Amino acid sequence: MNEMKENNNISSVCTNSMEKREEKKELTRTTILKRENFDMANSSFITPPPATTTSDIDQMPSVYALSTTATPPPPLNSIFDMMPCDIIGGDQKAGSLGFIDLLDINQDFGTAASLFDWFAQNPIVGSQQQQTFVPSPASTLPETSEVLNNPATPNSSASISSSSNEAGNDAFQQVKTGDQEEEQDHDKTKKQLKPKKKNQKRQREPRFAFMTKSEVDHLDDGFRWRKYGQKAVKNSPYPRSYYRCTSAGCGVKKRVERSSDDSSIVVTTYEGQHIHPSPITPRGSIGILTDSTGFGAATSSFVIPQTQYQQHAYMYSSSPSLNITTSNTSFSPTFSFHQRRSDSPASLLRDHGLLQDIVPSQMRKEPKEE
DNA sequence: CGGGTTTGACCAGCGC
DNA sequence: GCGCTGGTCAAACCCG
Repeated sequence: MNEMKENNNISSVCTNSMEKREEKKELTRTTILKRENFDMANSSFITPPPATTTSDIDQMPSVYALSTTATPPPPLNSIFDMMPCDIIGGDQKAGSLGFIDLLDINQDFGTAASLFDWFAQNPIVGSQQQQTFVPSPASTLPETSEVLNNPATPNSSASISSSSNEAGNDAFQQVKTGDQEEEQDHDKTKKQLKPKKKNQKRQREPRFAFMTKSEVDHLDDGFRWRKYGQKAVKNSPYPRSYYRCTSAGCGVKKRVERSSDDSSIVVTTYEGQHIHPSPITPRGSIGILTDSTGFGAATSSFVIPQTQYQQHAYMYSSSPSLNITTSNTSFSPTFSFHQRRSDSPASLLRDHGLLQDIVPSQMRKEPKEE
């Protein structure tokens, strides 16, 4: 009912000015990522996923990975590839980039373990670091390639926009100071009770977005969330929901929206870091555990089942709970994966309505030509 | 009754 | 300056 209302409202809000704005957004993305310079010719990065017997894999889309190093991501071989899509610097205006925009940088991580490994080995550096846009085997999976706006030019790396990146780094510095919560609360109260200082951009924590294919909007990631807002999304019939971690002092926020192009795809964006362990730690929880500081400890040591899913079985039952691990100048997103007993992780996940197929960015509107 | 959700209003930032 | 949009607040409401 409510959604229908919103549908009506939103569907009529497509104007030329919006399209112009979208164009500008696209320009921004291109500026930041310079993805047109990423190397498609570097065949070492283009490792096709190993053949599997699962039909899902046949439909597995290809995506791009955004790496900060020249190290290639692990080979692809997961059915349900998580697709962390972007890490956003701190000063990005929230409204200037929609979720789908954030997802423009798709990352290609073949397996959860691989993702962990890859992030552990390739921490994303906040600033002054060369970023390599790593193409995945799009050519091997043509059905999805058009979505990806494949870079066509053969330069292998490009530096990230320093302005946006340094702002992101600033945000991390704030995170590390421990004044974060205070700052956030202060900011919150200022927002409506007191006039906000002008000429002082609100600093945002780095964000991490990914898409999942799921029927449920709010995925169980082990943390408790309280919804504090819902907004209609421009050019989308689906509303965007805003969640905050309910743990005292934890300022982590999460936004959830459905893709306008594919209603089965849920786009989740995490912002901030949990300062507490997950209150819901299922038996046999594996993967990355937050330490007492709340910063995830990047690890990829998993107990791998002896099945054909050997390399990615736990990916299926993963609930990505994002932790941004920080060090002096770098951060790397990590995920907590909560194992659930399963013979067939994929089917179990479907049954439980948890994170399911992690899907590509098909929902993105085709990028505008430059 | 406590905690979570809904929803209208407000604010900030940006583009025109 | 105005309009648009994203983000947030908080009162009202719902539910166990």
